Amino acid sequence: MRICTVKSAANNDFFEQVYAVVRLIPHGRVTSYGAIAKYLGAARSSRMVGWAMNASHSLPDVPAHRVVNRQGLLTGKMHFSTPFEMQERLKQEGVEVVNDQVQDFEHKFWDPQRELEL
DNA sequence: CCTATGACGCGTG
DNA sequence: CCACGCGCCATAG
Repeated sequence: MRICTVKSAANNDFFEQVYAVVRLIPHGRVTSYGAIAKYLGAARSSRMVGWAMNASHSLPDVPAHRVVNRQGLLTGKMHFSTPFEMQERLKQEGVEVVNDQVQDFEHKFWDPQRELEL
């Protein structure tokens, strides 16, 4: 049965794929919108990934806080219940965040293309 | 139908 | 380092 009442079925599928990848992000790791888009074969549709995150509010098993932009900046923190939730949740997982910037980003970064498809 | 906007990314100057 | 522009595509007005 359909959980979402989305007009476009194809779009619904895209969202599902995004969520599937996000759910696979390991505890204490982060990835970027672009990396997810690229992994799904839509490298230039990173904006849609962000849109999918926006729609993932009601999905508790989708760790949207582990998705940041390519620089490791918490650009989406404003969309959480509080601007600090994203940073706090990352902090709890051992991801240091200073001034919206994920510290040691290169090391924390989790690339689905590289980590999954081996 | 058309324009503006965006939790993005990449190229240029 | 900063400012802009463009591509991408769904949504809102």
